[in-house]
Amino acid sequence: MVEKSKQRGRPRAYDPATALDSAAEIFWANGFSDASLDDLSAAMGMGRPSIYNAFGDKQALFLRVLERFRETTGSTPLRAFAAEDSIDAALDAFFRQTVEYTTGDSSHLGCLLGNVASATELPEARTFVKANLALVEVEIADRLAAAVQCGELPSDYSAALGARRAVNAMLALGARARVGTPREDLLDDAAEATSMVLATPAAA
Amino acid sequence: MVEKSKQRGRPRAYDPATALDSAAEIFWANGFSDASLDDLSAAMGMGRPSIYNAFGDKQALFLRVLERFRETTGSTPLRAFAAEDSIDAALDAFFRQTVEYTTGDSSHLGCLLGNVASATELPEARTFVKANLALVEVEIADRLAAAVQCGELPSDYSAALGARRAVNAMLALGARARVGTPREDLLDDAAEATSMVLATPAAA
DNA sequence: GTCTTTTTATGCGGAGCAGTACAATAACAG
DNA sequence: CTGTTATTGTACTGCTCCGCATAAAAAGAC
Repeated sequence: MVEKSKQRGRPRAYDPATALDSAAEIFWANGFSDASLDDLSAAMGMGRPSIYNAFGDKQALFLRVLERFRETTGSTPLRAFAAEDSIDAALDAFFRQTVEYTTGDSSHLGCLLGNVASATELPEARTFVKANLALVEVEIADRLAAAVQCGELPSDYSAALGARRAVNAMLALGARARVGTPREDLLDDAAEATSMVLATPAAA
Repeated sequence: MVEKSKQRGRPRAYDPATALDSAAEIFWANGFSDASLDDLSAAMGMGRPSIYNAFGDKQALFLRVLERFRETTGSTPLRAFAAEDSIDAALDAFFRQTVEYTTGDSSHLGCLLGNVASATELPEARTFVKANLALVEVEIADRLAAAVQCGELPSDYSAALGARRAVNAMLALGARARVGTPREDLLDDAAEATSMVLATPAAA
């Protein structure tokens, strides 16, 4: 099913994944409405008819871009989080990676999900962001709960509350990055966020 | 100087302040690019030429709207903050008011500054938001520092850090409100934010 | 080599938009 | 009543943009 077998017609001259990545750059930098299909077409290296054939209209393309983004850039903090052994290092890596990709390119500060898709008037985009926040929160909560099980965190620690604090801190980092807060300040906030999530009164 | 003296020509048929308030509703609900001048004209009750005559082009109007918004709706949390006596009640009122106006009208969730102006590609709008965040942070820091002076907070409490936590919590509330998080959840976050700001390890 | 299938390339059309020119209107000054 | 000044209303202009229709191109099938 994944095997592409022999294509019958003319082979496509683009790679769907990288085309979506290029589109993400444009949306991220310009926003949904201000990203014209000419900009997108140029960046994706495919004509407008090919875009419509492959992804549908502008809104459908945007939603496809959001899905792709969640799997790639958007999930680097969570991957960094999962890669660490101790819960302290995991949280630290999570926030540090958040700062990293929200301040990486000055042409598109902040987060494509948190700062661009949220600003859109497309209900699907907003619910997508909301659902993604919930997913992140659950993943962090699971890890925190495991840390409680291991005895790495005190038994009265509330994993749910800690995860909510973590997501809130992430949102704040994205919002600050968007308006040009210098990376050093954000790294301070990131370190602070780790200690806040682990702070003792995280019990219900 | 405030006296309007006798106007020489035809009297204007609009009130500049309320016109800006109406424009804020449109920008808040539709975003900058998707708010057409026809929409704005209809909401403000003045023809496009009058808009240009009074406020300049669309971008200039938007910046005027942001200034007006900061003085009115945008500062309700800070006014509620300043109106309370105890620092606990002040922070509580601050966050509660933030939740209030970011979830007040379902047609424009979130904050005009934090969720709309930040998403824009207008550099002036972004720096405006950044400057406003700094102002809020300073005002809260001053109040926290005064509370330390009064002995209402421990002498080793860091007002600067507490204010930064408060602004970050505010940003998170706005981001969550934007994507449709129910008000009850946000009120929980608001209460949590108060205790986080006051948490003891707020020392440098 | 010819047919079928899928993608690419060119170009068009209808709609919406920001900004403005021009004339009409409503006040005051004398 | 006449002239001046500031604002309002109508209509227009150039531009951009999204989506698609049509034709050419590039592969496999037989």
